[in-house]
Parts: sequence; C-alpha cells; structure tokens
Amino acid sequence: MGTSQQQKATSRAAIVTAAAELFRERGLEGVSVAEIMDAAGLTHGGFPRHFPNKQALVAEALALALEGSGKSRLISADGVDAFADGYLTKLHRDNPGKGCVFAALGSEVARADPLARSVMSNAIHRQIEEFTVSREDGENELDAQALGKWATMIGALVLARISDSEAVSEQILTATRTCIGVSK
Amino acid sequence: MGTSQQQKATSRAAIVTAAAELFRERGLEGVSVAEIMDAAGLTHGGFPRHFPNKQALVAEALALALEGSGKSRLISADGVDAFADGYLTKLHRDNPGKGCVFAALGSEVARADPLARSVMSNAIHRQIEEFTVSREDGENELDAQALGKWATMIGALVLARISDSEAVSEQILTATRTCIGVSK
DNA sequence: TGTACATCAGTGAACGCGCGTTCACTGATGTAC
DNA sequence: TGTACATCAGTGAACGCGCGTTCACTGATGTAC
Repeated sequence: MGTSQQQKATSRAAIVTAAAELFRERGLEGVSVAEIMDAAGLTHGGFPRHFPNKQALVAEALALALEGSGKSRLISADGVDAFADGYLTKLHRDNPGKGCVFAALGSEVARADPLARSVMSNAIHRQIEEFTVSREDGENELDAQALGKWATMIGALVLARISDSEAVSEQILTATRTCIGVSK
Repeated sequence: MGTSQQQKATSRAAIVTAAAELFRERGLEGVSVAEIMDAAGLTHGGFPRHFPNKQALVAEALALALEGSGKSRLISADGVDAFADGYLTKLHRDNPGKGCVFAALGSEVARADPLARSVMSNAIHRQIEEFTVSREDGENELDAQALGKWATMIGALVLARISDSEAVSEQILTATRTCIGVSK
C-alpha cells in the first residue's frame, strides 16, 4: 500500500490532531499509541514512519493543543475577562479534549519528560510576556492581576472537573466568575 | 514470618503513608505497587493482605494526603491569606510529595476512577462548606473571594511547577502572592 | 511519452518489558484445651 | 501454666496482559532513463 507524500502529511496531521484531543481527554499515560493511530484511521505499525517514539508525539501534540487550531491562544492583558467568560463554562468543563491544556494536563506535565515539559513551559513564558507591559519610565512590569486571573481560571476548572456533584461544580464556576469579575 | 496484629497495622500505615507521598511526587500511574511496598519496607507479595487492589490504596492514600498528618487541612474563610503565604513558596513548589493534593494530582484525578475521584470531590465539598457563611438574614452565602483565592493558589502552583525557568517560576509565585494580597 | 525500478507509507505479526495480581509456602502469633 | 494447633502477615516466584517498539512484507508513488 504505497502512499503519496501529500497523503503522508495528511496522515501525520491526523495523528497529531487525534493525539492532542485524546491526551487532553485521558492523560498522556492514559492513551496508547495504538489508540491514537486507530483514531487517526491507521494501524499502529505505521507509527515509526512519523515519529521516533511516543515522547516525540506527545511534545508535538502538546504544541498543537497549546497554539490552538490556527489562531494564537495568547490572552491579552486587557482581554482576560472576556477570555474567562468563555473559559469558566460547563461547555469547557465537559470538553477537555478541545480545551485548555493546563487544566487538562497541568499536574501531569509538571512531572513529564523534559521535552514535553519545555513545550508547556515555553507557552507559559510567552503568555507571561503577553501580560508584561512597558511602563512610562521604560521599565517592564508584569500585570499581576491578569496573571492571577489566569491562574484562577485554571485552578477553578480543575476543581470543577474533579467534583462529582453537579451543584458543587457549578458553584465553583459561578463563584469564580464573580470573583474574577465576569459580568454574567 | 508471622507478624502480630499490631505490626500489621504499622505496615498498613507505612504503605498508605508511602503511597500518599509517592503518588503526589510521580502521579497515580507513575508509581507501581511494588515501589510503594518497597518504600514501606515490604515486598510486593504482601500487598493483597492489606488492600484488594491498587485502586483501593489510591483512595486511601488520597484521603490521608487530603486530611494531612493529623490536623485538618481545611482553610477558614478569613485564614486564606495566611494559608496562601505558606502555599505559594519555593519550598512547597519543590516538595509536591508533602504538599497540596489538588496541585499535584488535580488534572489526573479528574479522569481517575469514581472512587478516587469521590474522595477528592468530597474534600472539595468540605472546603466549600468551610467557605460558606451564614448571613444575617439566615441565608447561606459562599465567600467567592476565598474560593477564588484557593483556585488561584492551585493554578499558580501548577504553572510554577511546569515552568523549567527558575526566573519565570518565581515570577509566577511572587506575582500571585501580590495578586492575592499576601504581604511580603 | 513509456518503461523499469527504487522508495517508503502503511500493514499485521511479533518482541521484550513492566505492570497488577495470584499463589504455594514460611514461621511467628495467639487461641483452644 | 503448658502444649498443640489453626491463623495469617509477609516472602518470592509466577501468571496474564497491555504497552511501546520492531520488523518482514505489500504495493502505489514517483524518479531515472
């Protein structure tokens, strides 16, 4: 079964896309290479034609998940509240596969291999730079409020996902919305 | 090698204690039963004399880690800032095995089996009740600020642990301290 | 434009390996008499 | 108080099983001539 180079690129994209979703849904160790290949419409034997090992796929899948599908996921300092409005929702809570990587895999990646961790670390670095503004006197200053709200969102979503009581879970989301300052 | 019932209780406590620390350090799936038994000074074959399976140990280890060693880990609504003062530190960041379960295992437990998840869920429920105060008119009201700060701490610690840049990691801790309102 | 051939994406079987779990066995415990 | 015996915590070997990875094989691709 020969395949064109164009088809190879398509297959590779399908693998990374499937991995980015499955990893967020079930964890880095909770999804096997075979399952990812199957979700991409392939058999597991073809895996090494695209990646040297699972670790490499993890790094690439995280990178894809972090940058979102096309548009940049960076949050601007004065757009935090608008971002939180879409973030602290039942829709996001119930669809980790399409949602925030930090909330879905945060505690796991902190222990992951250096490659995967550095991908996430770099994304944090970029986000913090986005929160850092130049002051009048030329010095750079981090918008602590913006960073704080970002951390709040992540922590709140993790808690809301752990809770097996719908009432408590909603309470976490709504109270945090109030706390951050999202209108509704 | 017979052993008294007192020694059995000691062994069991050693297993749960070792598990509570190792799970927080390396994740629920990142530690084997054999490693835990070894850390407790036993061989893995004795495991079923104490627990029917790994799942049961996970639940008990989480319960131990959540209630802390003796004293209750519940944070009072007006003691949040004092709690955050000890929480958002390098010491805590670098010692997940002795620290907050939500920051260490949060995203993993959200996907774990119902038993482990319910242990964490109940702890969240208790903490939220602790944050809920009776108003003058008899209605109960959740202290959204306190809950928000709790979520902020957890999210910030997760981010600080992911970052592989010491400078950025410290920036996250200090900025979040400022944001929450911890003095120093 | 044809033709012959090297490449290699993808298949499906197979490989170690580590895991959770099981089990025959041991010997000190602690009860029954 | 002694003695005989059942219990069972703990040992170390063994068990399937699923995992990441490897490999011989296939056939369409796409290049060389």
